[in-house]
Amino acid sequence: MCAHPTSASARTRPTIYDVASRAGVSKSLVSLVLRDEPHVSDARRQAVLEAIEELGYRPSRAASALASQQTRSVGVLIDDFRNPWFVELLAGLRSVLDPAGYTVSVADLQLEAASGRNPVDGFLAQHVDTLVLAAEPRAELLRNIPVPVVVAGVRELGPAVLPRADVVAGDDERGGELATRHLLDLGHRRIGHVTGRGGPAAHRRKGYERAMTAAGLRPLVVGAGKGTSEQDGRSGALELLDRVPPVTAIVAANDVMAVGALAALRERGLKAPADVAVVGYDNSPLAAYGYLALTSVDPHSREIGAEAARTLLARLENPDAPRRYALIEPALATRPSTGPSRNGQIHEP
Amino acid sequence: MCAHPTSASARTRPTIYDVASRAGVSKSLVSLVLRDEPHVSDARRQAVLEAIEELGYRPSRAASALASQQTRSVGVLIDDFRNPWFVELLAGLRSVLDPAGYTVSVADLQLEAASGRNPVDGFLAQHVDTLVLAAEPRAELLRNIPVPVVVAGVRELGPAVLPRADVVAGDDERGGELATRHLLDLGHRRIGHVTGRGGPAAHRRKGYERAMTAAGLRPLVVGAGKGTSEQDGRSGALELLDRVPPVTAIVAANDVMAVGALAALRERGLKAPADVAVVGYDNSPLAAYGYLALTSVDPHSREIGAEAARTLLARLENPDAPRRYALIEPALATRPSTGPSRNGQIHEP
DNA sequence: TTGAAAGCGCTAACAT
DNA sequence: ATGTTAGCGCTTTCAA
Repeated sequence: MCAHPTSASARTRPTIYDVASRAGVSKSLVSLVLRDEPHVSDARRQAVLEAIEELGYRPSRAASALASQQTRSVGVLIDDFRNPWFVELLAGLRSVLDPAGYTVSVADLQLEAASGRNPVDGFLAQHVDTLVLAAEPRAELLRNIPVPVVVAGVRELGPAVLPRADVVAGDDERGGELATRHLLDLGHRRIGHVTGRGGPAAHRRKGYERAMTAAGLRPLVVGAGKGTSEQDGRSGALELLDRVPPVTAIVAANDVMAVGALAALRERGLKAPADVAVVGYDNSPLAAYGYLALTSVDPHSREIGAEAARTLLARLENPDAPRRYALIEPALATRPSTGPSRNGQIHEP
Repeated sequence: MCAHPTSASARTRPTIYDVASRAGVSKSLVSLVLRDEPHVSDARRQAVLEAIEELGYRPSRAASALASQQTRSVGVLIDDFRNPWFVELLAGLRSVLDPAGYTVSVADLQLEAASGRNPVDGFLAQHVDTLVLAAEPRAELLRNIPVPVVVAGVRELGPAVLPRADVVAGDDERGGELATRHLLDLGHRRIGHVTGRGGPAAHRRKGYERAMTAAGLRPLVVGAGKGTSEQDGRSGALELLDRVPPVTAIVAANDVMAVGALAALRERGLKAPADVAVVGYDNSPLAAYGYLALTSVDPHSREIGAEAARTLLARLENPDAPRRYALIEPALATRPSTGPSRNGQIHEP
């Protein structure tokens, strides 16, 4: 005797067996209905659905994972919960993953690293079906990952470290250009840039440099190799403000750094936008606070998330499809931090 | 023939069978070693550990969950990813849950609600062993939850809606008092409070009122029944500033609202702390930004998280233990937003 | 279109 | 201290 159908017992949650016997069908049929398979008669399907409803049946993820060898879960690695740009990314991911029946779990690289854990390993131990990388872990953490990877927002990782990964990223170079052009259009000429470590920052810097060069101006970049925190933004901005002559506008590599730049301005007795204009990047909730009111490049993170999710689903469907590499077009969200300056619209060097 | 030991095949991940045969023991012995059971000889244990290492074996969570009927995972429900107070709470939770071998998954109530999902249900579908509530979902979502619940930071939920839940919360009443006393000590007399919906806000308000009354002053509260966003903070603060005579200090129900208050000040041409002092609550990353530099009540969220996790583990250990109700003592983090005011230290009504 | 039966990889009760 | 064995609740051939 191998099989021992569970009887509909009193205490325990109903199982597929209970549903089956209540609907007067076999367990297999219930399984088919659950997964929306086409070849089931309407009558049976109806009966099963009713039984499910009446019993309040909920399939066991563990059992289904064990039997099917897939968890229907995806791990999302973000950089730092304190930098709120990830919120929209997550919303976008879930908007398509949820309807598809996938669970998403999130980890914060900073937090994991701080406690000496390996977040990628953690996800693999959970047996996620796939990994979304919205951060840049050290390359050694990414050695032979046995599941598909989608890089979201950090295209640097794509070709180099993870040759097989799909990439859906914001066009950060374009974004850096947008920010700088906006300042140029406002009449600024001495525009400085505070950059930092990492792929996104590098692309944003490149965009800034391209726009400056195109306008016949010399790029002025600080913070290369440093971090991307508020403090880094502040010290970079101070450096720019202390140049002679000082800058009249600052492009920061992200919103948090832009907030740091605002602090630097105040320390020097200056105001944005009257004395110095400031532009951030990410269009995070931070930028929208009335007190900060930062003009910021909007990478359309929600769309990046949704597209990354679609890519991931497609990849799961077809593991051998050619690698996807999508760049989402950013836009500029204009706010008072680049409003009219003290000297009218025109800044001369 | 019922049993079919998996042979160590080429493609598939190693299983407990592979480890067992490699170590020359039975599967059960491996299982015992994995779970650190005491009664295993050192020799065997060593052999098993080596086999695990050599094979790169990773236990299957699905299988173990199915067999043991527990997932070793906990669901954490926070209110809103955009309000960064949760970061430390999470860090605290993980600091004790990780070593205990528990996985934590996080959901954002706002996000879930926005997409019409039921986050509690989502967690239950994942079969989390227990739920941590760091938010206040509508009561109907909390009807007969079949797993232990720990309320972290939102003690309002405790006795009322979830009579059986353990509670580990910040002493928000004490915190509101701390904030207000600080202002009183600075010489302020016309101190207004911007509150909002929800348990934490209610307790903080009560603390504010207590401190005011104790000082022989009339409490001045706005925003009751409204939200707790930056915009709510701003409009509440505007209301306080437009009183005649206007307030000289504002206690906000959280940091995000305090940032809103700063915006309100600027709209009225006022500055903090010179014209009006501002205190936030949560001591979130926001408060520490140089440009905001908010004095803020620190609820010790990390400690709350760690204590909540310990409580949870204890509850899992002993389901019938008496209900735990712990209040963590807050502290005040002093920053420039309550620095010396324009008129010296003394504010007369 | 539906059912029977054999596992998925592990745990736990029981034997030894 | 270690091995045997029967499931956990589902998926998935394979037959019918």
